[in-house]
Amino acid sequence: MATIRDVAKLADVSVSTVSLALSNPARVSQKTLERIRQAIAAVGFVADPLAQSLARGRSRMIGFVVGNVGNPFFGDIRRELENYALDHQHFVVVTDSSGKTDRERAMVEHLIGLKTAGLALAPSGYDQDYIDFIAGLNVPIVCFDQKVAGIERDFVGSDNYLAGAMLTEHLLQLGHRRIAIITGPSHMRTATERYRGFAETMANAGVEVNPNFVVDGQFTRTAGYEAAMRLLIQPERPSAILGANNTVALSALQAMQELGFRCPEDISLAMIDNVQWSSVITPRITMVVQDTLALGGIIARRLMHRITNPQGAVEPPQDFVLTPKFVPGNSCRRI
Amino acid sequence: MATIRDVAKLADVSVSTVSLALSNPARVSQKTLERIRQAIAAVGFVADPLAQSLARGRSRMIGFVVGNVGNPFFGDIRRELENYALDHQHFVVVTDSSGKTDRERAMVEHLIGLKTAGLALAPSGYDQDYIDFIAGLNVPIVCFDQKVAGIERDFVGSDNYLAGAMLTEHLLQLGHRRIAIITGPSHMRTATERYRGFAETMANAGVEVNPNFVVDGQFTRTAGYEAAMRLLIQPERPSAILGANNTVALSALQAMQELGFRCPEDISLAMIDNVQWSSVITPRITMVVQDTLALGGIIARRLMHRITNPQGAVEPPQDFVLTPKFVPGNSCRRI
DNA sequence: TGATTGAATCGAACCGGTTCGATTGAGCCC
DNA sequence: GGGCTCAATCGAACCGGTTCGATTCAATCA
Repeated sequence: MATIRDVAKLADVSVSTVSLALSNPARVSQKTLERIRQAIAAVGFVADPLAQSLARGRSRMIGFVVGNVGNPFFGDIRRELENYALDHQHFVVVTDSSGKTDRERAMVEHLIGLKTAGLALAPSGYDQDYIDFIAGLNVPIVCFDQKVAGIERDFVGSDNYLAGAMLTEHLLQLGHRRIAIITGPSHMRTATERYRGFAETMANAGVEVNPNFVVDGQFTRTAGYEAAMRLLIQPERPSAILGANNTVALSALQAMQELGFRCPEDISLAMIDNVQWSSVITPRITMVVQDTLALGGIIARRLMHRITNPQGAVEPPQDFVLTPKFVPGNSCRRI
Repeated sequence: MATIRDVAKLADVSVSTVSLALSNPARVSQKTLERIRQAIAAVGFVADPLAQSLARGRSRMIGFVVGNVGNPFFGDIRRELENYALDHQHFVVVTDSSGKTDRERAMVEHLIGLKTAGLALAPSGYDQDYIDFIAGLNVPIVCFDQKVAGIERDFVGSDNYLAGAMLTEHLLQLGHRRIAIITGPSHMRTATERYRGFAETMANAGVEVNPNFVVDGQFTRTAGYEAAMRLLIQPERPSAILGANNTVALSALQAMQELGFRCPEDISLAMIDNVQWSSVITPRITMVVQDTLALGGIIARRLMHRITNPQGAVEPPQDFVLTPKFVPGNSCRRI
């Protein structure tokens, strides 16, 4: 590997001049610049990013930290961020915490150690320790998906209250009254907001919610399946189930299929968030989806803005909340 | 941030002794070691990974390079690799090339610049230039998924010939003769092997393949959909369709649904590779799946072996080919 | 003509570690 | 007591860049 000193020797200038020519060509004379250019080409010089980062105290990498890269929601956002970052000479490295807070924290620490220019973070933690940790980081950070109380950073996400309310209203319009909901973990803002959208819409319509119809699916497959089973074995079954995310909703569909319930003839189903291949799942589930491309675009621009603009770093944090979209399927019948 | 010099000063030893104490405690006296330990705790010293990598010429990071992290196949493998790597004090960074060879190459170059300890690579390129590039890298690399002719590296994958043959044999057993296949790109070994498994099994059974029944789905959604449509509008339709990967198979299912064909009553369907939520797709597709956990485990162990064992680096490359598993569904009927 | 200015370039310190040959000194042998 | 060995520690060079104050020198001005 050729180093900057090889270039300097060949071009017969000092090392610092080569460095200057690379970072600020205008400050070097035409003649010298040309000699340096030729020397660089001759020895095949490429600056070592590690050495650059060490000296500068900052790299051109952006850390993307999520709980599950396999989730198409995060995948779309990653793609948007990456495209934008590449256009601005930045490079995205992805880390996956598998939803574990301690692992996420270790990964963020590692990324900070790598002197990443900025972080796009879908936080999974929520305790004070974690919040203090994030607050203490001196790097541009844009949080997304989960709004965590106490983290004073830019946030990009969807209106989860509205998402819950939209589907609930839809089911009410179709004549449903015995509507059940499979919720997510109560420490997650997305889960509580979606539930609040459901509960308040029901209350506003004057429909009482059967306490047995609110079950916790933890946003996971196993808990969602179990929660659905609990709903389905009740003597007075719900006429419609609202899954607070894609995982619990599809777990419910699976449970229904296994017990021989037809959807939507026997029980209607609606869910929040899309899933890959939803178009070939029978029935096509009625859902409310987030605009992942728009979310990704905002995250990307906001983060790059903070990274590249000197004064961008000190701007006060801002929330960007997008309206989700209703996508009708044929999983909800009129009764 | 406290540096190693702060520690040295406080412990009243030289910087090199601190470094030695960290990397090889046995070579430092108990007394000194204790003083250094206390000093480290007192100033809150954490070694800067960047500086370490620069000085050592090698980091503790492992690069994971694939064309689509969102693909659950890659996701499972990533998880296995990550768990294993974390147990061995290594850290996985993921990059996604979106299937673009030039981008993949840029990412590999970047990872090399970061002095990654090793690479787990699902190659997407196949031209000579790319092969030479990979061959020229002086880092432990384990390739997986795609076996690329000319790349002399460890390879971990499944027996794709067998995968194609198994499903073809299954369809033949059920009485099908008019079997169509939606293939993948001809430059991909997985695609050609799967097709070969199909073609040879048909030939061995003495069943002639209608040339119109072999269509190219490029392993993508749009091309797969188009290919399926081409099959479905023929006057003499196939009685069964074999999708050479999950994407083209599900695209075919979608096309069938849209044209009003029932599966399996009108047309049977089988596919290679699983997909998330396959259990709630109606009908449950008969498929041959790869053992992603086993693949991931082998990749992880092989890579770490090469990284950590001094002589591991020079061992000749080896192929690990696993047998895929047949998973019956109800998408293929007897005729 | 001597002082001033500014563009071009340089040298040295620095980022924060690692590595290895050199040095010190205690313990052992003859 | 002199020579030898070996464990413990040190100093300096090094990894490959960046940065900034200092220097050089030609052009400009009073």
